[in-house]
Amino acid sequence: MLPRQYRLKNKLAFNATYRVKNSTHMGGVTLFAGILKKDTGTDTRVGFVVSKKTHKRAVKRNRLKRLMRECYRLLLKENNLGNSQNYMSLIFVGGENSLDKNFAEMQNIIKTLIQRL
RNA sequence: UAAAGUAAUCGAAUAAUCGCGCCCUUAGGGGUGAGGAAAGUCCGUGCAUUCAAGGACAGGCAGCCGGAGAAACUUCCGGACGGUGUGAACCGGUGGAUAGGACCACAGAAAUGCGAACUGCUAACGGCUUUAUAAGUGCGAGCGAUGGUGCAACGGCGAGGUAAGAGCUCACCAGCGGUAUUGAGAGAUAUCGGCUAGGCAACCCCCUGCAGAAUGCAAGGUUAAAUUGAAGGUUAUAAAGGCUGUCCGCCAACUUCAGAAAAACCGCUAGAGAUUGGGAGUAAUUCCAAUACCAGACAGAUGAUUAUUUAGAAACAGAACACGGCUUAUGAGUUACUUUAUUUU
RNA sequence: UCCUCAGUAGCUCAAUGGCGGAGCAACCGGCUGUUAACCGGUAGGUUGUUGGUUCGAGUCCAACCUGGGGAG
Repeated sequence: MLPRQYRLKNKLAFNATYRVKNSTHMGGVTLFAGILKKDTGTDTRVGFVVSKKTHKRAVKRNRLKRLMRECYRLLLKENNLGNSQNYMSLIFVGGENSLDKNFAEMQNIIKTLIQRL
């Protein structure tokens, strides 16, 4: 779990991010990016989504969310996020293909996705 | 040794580094953090709100006996009866078919008040043939033994009996009712009686018992903000609306539609609770004592990596108000008791 | 989290407890110079799964599986 100031909170913010339609895709994970920041002082907020349609069991969905979150957290800690910090918000959506990935593969995917922005 | 049955247990451990929710804090830090099913949502309960003057009808659930807990149950324990299995054991929605109705396809004479009309049996009785007795004749009549049908044919089987037959009579068996003994009871055993009652209630129904109804924490409450519309319907005699599903009956001023807003706090976790020890009871369960406080989020915490170990690679699976059950999913093992088969002594 | 509905042929749907059917699609043949339309025929189903009640279950009962819809 990320500290609170990095989390994307309410439904309005999610819808706003989706509406920008700036997305890239890799290895079953889709990354949505929001609008560019006006004030550079605020932090970029991040959401992690795994739909119930992706897999029925809660354990597997939680596992995928935790993996994505952990990868992002480690990148944040190394301060290796590059251009992504210019956006207001990011959403990572896990799909069916990403369910069986291990930590190393996932880290590679997240890193590549962020560099593409 | 092999194959089975039942019950119980376990539900990974340790260390390092980087992290998250909640609580406390002297601001350094400290404490604590998923399950046996948290699941399915199949029953039940607490809790909350709304409704209910009252009446009638409809509808719902349960169904062998005794006990246990208790808020309650479609729960649990022990037994009875029936069924399955060589057996240990397992399974059972197990009141009533003489209160009544429906249904029982095809086949069959007939499927429930048996007019048997197919295949048949019978010359006792009446009729006919015959001079009469005798004999013949299945026309009337009697029969339901025999053959075939079907899941099922109004008891089964043997003997007597008869014109042929038939519980018509008898023995045994099954079923029904009474009596006696026994048991706490379901029931069991014995004996006597009349002489026959199909299946289906997991179709309607009858009997007995139980329950105010509806909605579910997105219940519901507090605070803050907001509280709009040239909109529609209505003033009682009507229509519409509300009161439990329907009806009777009752209520009396609001109601319908569209739009806006939707943030924080409470509810929220100390409990029909947990662990350990000792009694009572065949058991379900219960009594006493001690110990500690042990998740409470709101885009939603319990994770990642590395090393070591069991078994080089751990199943099923993630709390969202709480609890009691049921059902289903589940890796590798461990323990106890029991059965069957084979071999050896 | 809670409430609710459905599952039958490739698709859309029927079927009182008694032989599972219709339309479209598919395949074969005919008609036509050819295709479509039309005419004739054929095949295709463990009735979502597993048990139970019953002589007999798509239908009745129970448990599960899968999919859909709704709730401030």
